[in-house]
Parts: sequence; structure tokens; C-alpha cells
Amino acid sequence: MTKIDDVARLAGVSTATVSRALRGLPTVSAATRRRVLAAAEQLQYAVSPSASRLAGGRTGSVAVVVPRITRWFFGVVVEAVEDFLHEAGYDLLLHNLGGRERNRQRLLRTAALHKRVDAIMLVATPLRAAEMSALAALDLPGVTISSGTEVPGWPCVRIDDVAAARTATRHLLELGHRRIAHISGDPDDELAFSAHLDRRRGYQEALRAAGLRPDPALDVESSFDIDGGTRATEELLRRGDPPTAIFASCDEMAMGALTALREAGLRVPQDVSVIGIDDHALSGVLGLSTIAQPAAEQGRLAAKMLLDPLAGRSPEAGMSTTAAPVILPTRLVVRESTAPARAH
Amino acid sequence: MTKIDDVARLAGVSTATVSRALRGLPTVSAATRRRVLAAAEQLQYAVSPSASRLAGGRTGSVAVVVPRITRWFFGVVVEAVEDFLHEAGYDLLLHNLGGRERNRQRLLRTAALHKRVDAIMLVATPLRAAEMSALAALDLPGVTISSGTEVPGWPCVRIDDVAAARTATRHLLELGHRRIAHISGDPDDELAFSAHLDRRRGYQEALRAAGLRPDPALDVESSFDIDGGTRATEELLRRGDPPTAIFASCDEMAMGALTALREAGLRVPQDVSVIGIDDHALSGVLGLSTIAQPAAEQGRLAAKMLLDPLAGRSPEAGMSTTAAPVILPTRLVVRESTAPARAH
DNA sequence: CTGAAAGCGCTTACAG
DNA sequence: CTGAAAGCGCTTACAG
Repeated sequence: MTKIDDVARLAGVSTATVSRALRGLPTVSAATRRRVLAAAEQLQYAVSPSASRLAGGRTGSVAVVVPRITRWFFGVVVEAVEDFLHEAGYDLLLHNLGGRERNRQRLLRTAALHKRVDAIMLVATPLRAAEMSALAALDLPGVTISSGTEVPGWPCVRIDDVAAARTATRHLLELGHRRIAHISGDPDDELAFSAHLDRRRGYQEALRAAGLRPDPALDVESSFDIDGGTRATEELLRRGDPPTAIFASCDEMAMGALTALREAGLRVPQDVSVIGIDDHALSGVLGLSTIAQPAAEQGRLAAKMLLDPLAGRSPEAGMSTTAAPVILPTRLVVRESTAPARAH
Repeated sequence: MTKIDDVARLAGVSTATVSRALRGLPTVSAATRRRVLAAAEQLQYAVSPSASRLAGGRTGSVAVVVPRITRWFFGVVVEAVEDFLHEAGYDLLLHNLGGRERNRQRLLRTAALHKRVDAIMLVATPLRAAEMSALAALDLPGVTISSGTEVPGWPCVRIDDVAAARTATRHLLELGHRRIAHISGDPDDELAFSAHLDRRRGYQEALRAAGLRPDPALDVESSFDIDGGTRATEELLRRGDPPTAIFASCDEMAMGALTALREAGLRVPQDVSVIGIDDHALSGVLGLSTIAQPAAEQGRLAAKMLLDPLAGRSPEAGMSTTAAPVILPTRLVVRESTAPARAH
């Protein structure tokens, strides 16, 4: 392996100068820089990351923590973040909690992050007090995506979950529905993030605004995925007097609902309307009405907000670290799964 | 930050002994080890990865390269691999090619992997000659998942794509179908992996075994995703005299086919049967018949085959590096998207 | 089983 | 704009 001394010798300069030239520092004359680059090129030199990290203190890596990479939102976010990070020359260390408590513990109670990364991105990962202080002890910059997962001093990118849920529910109300159920993820779940709670709030607000009283019998919690949607809907149907519409906290739950309704012999949307939140890649295929949220854009923006300060760039106006969360817009997408309520 | 000298001083031993004790090397007396661990615990000591890497030469990291983390198969594989790697104390550097040529180049033509990882996992990423030699120059152990992406000297985990396609096609034949179309990914696509070709071969073999001649008009290529399935099916329908059944190279393409058929006013399975390969998480929701492949198991097994040698463990019997690929089983899952062909 | 010392390959003040 | 030297915090022969 060729190292920096080899390049220095060939270029006829010191290793300090090689280091500076290769990193593009301004304190190197054009001629010297040219010679160094030529020598490095000729020797196929590549800096040793370990040595550079030890000496320089920067790792050039970012940890990205997601609950489940297999779920639509997290996959899309990670894809956007990965692209942005690599474009900027950073490595991405992936941490997928996978719904396992031990994974959370491993992440924050062991040295999984200690001196391994320059910054942390937490996606929909709410922290307990002990975890929060472990994180604070790391003393790293970071950013969060999704509501209810804020970390003091870190910027946050998200949508307005309350508004999204309100819009979804209002869509059903405008179609004439009155018995509107809500299915969502279990807040006791280790992976719970309070987007659930916000979405429930939006649902209830919309009902009240229409003069309806939220009915606990029409509000079922399960896991925040396809199976959870199926189970929640089955439970809903077991309770008798089924709703004429279901607002699911996310598209994956809505998809589970579609399955359960079909199994129960109920037609969508003739018997029951269904709407979710996300605009999952398969929502179009399923004809699922939904509230679209910009997943890739949230990832890209969060990555930018994370790296700009590291690069010495000051955050853009409106993106200040201490400011309120950056809220990205959502929009109603009406497909075939929602239709007017039938007259009684 | 507390460092190894602090621990050494507190424990009353040399830094060499601290290093040995903390890494669990056998050449440390029980009593000494106990004292060192207690000191480390008391000081909240965590080793500096950069220093350890520079001095020891091991990075404790593995690069995992996938075409698109947002596609079902790759998400599931990465989840399984991530779990295995972290369990074993390794970090996972994610590289998502995202269908971009520049990302491929960045990965292998720059020093993106140079001295950053101890091993590489390539998932469905076929290499060009230049890329292959860049990879060889890295001189790292590795493993591949999926056929057609073999790297000399690296073990490979995959399914038998030819057999899977044969089973899918035979299922349609047994239902009485004769005009069976095939839709698949474009092999000129930068992300192409020859699983496509194997699957086409299995399709053609099954047709021939049934006395049928593969009809080029019934074989359409597009991109290996939902949209590609839609476009390929639209093209199929434009060609007139539509097939009575479609075998899609993967479930995501099959889902695209479902969309295109619905738009065209064709019912599934009454007018057209559809089958894919994967058993995607949403195939059940869509009632899609498919050939299930064990994605998580392929990831887990490949990770194990990668790490066992690094840990000094000899690969298990039948998992030798130079041996033939490890082939995992697939199985036919019949749902509602396939039905007997109607009599003419 | 343990320690003193060299060395891993860079970057960073400091001095000029 | 450039260089000599120290130092980043470990691990690894080597010797005992």
C-alpha cells in the first residue's frame, strides 16, 4: 500500500503539504498542488481513513437510525439520505432497530456510536430518558425526522401529522361518512413514535369540527404495519356494527385493512371506504386513497441540515438549529378506496 | 474522554494488558482481567475505533452494496444482514446504487471502500470487467447474493432462478394456459443482474417441456420494478391478442401488471392470470400467486459466511469459499391471481 | 501472564 | 506558502 510518505517523496514536498494539497486546503500554491495531485495519481494513493480519523478527529461517517428499513417510509428516507451523504463524501452507518429492544440497548448503551460518527440522524425513533442522556453524552450534532422524536438542540424535519389526519378524516366526512373508524400503531410499542398520537388528534379534531363525538369503540390500536392493519380491522369488525369508513394511521395499516375487509366479505369502497397516510409505492396499485407525504424530500433535507454545519456552511435561513421544526407539506390523493357513504 | 492509559493506571497494569483484557484474549489472568474490566467500567471507557483500526488493521466494518434499498428483496436482505453484523459487533456501511451509473463509479473507482471495511457483501450487483479488477485490487473477502453476480473466490448465496421460473410457468400451464407471457427487467439496465436471464430460461424451458414454442411477442422487457411491470404489460396489450397469463420476473413487476390490466379493463384472474417471484410483503394483500424466496435467510446466511472466516472460524461443511453457490429453496404459493384458463 | 517500546499513517499547531 | 516534529490512541511483536 502506498502511503503519504511515498507521495511526499515523489512530489518533493513534506507529508504536511501532501495532506493539505489533497484535502484542497487553500494554503497550497497552485504549482505545488499540481505536483502533489500528479504524484498521488501516479502512485494510486488513497488516504487511510483510520489514520486520518485518528489524527484529524473527524470520521467522515454519519449514523442513520431507523425503526425498520423494510417499511416504505424508512426505505425511501434512507435512500435519499444515502445519496446525499455519499455525494458529500460521508459514509452511512445503518442502524435498523427492527422492533427489538436489545437493538435499542445495543445502540445507546454500548459504544456503538462512540467516536464512530460525526453526526447522527434519528428517524422516527423516540428516546427514553436514559437513552436521551446517553445520546447527550456522545455530544454529537444530529437531526431527527418525524414528530415526537425531538432531541434538544437538534433540528427536526417532519410533516404536520395533525393536519394530515384532519385532512384524511375530513375527506371521509365530506363523502357523507359518520361512522369513521381509526386504526393506528400501539404507543406502548417500543417503536412507537408520537406521530400516532398527532394523527389521532387530527382525526378527533375533524370529527368534533363536524359535530361528532369520537367513539372509543371505533379507535383500535395494533402494530404500525400491514399485519397490524389487518388485526386492528378484524378487531373493529368483531365489535359489531362496522364503520362505513376507516382512516388508517399509515398506508401499510390501510393495506392490512383492505385484506381484513376482503376476508370479511366487505367491499371497498362500496361497503367501507379506506384512507391512509403516506402514498406508499403500492398505494396506486391498490387504488388506495391517501395523504401523500414527501419521504425522500424529508430525508434529503434532514441530511442537508446535518451536513451543512459540519462543512462550516451556516444553515440556510429558516433552517436554524434552534428554530421550530421544518414542516413539509402533504396532500390528499383520492383514488378508488374512498366513495360516498350509502344512504341508510 | 477517558483513554486506555487512564484505565491502565487505575488497574495498575500496562496498556498492553488493558488492550488484551478488554478484547478477551486468552493470555490474561482471571484476576487481572477482572481488575481491568472494573477499571474500564468505572471510567466508562470505550475504545477509540480509529486508533484501534490504525494500530490493529481491522476496521470492524462491512460494506453492503444493494441496487435499491426501497425494493422488497433488498430491504429484507439488508435488515437480516444488519442484525447479524451488529450482533457480531460489526458496523454496516450501506451503499445503495439507486440505479445511478455515477454511484457505481463512485463506489469502485474512488476510494469509497479502500481501507474502510474488512469485507464486502454484493447483493445483485453484477460487475463490469473494470469494476471487477478494481474490486480485486481491494483484496478483501466478500460474498455475493443472487445469480450472475459471482466474484472469483467469493462464496455466493442464491436461489435457483431457473427452477423458480420453471415452477411458476408450469403452474400456469397446469391451469390450462397456453398463451403465457413473460415480463422481466432490461438486461441492458445498469442494475441488471442475470437472475432475469435465468428466469427467462426457466420460463422457456417449461414452455418447451409442454410442447410450446416461446413467442418473442409475448416476452417484454422493462425495468425491474412496479412501473416496469405496468409498462411491460401495456406494451403486451398493445401488441394485440393478449395472453391469458403473465409470468412476471418478480412480484413488483407482477404488481405493475395488475395495475395495467385493471386500467385496460381486464379482470384478474378471470381474463388474465398473473404470477410473480418473491412473495413480497404485499403479495398476500393483493392476492398475488408467486414463488416465495427466502430473502432474510439469504441475507443471514451470506452474513454468516462472510464473518465466520473473519472470526477465524472455518466455514461449515458445504459452505466452503471455493465450492458451488449455496442454493436456498423456493416454493409455489397459490393465491387468487391465478385460475384455470377459460375454454375458447 | 505481563510490560516497554515501536509503530500504525495520518493531521495539526508552531515556526519560519 | 511550506516543513519538522509532536501527537492522535491504540495494538503488536519482542523479551522476560
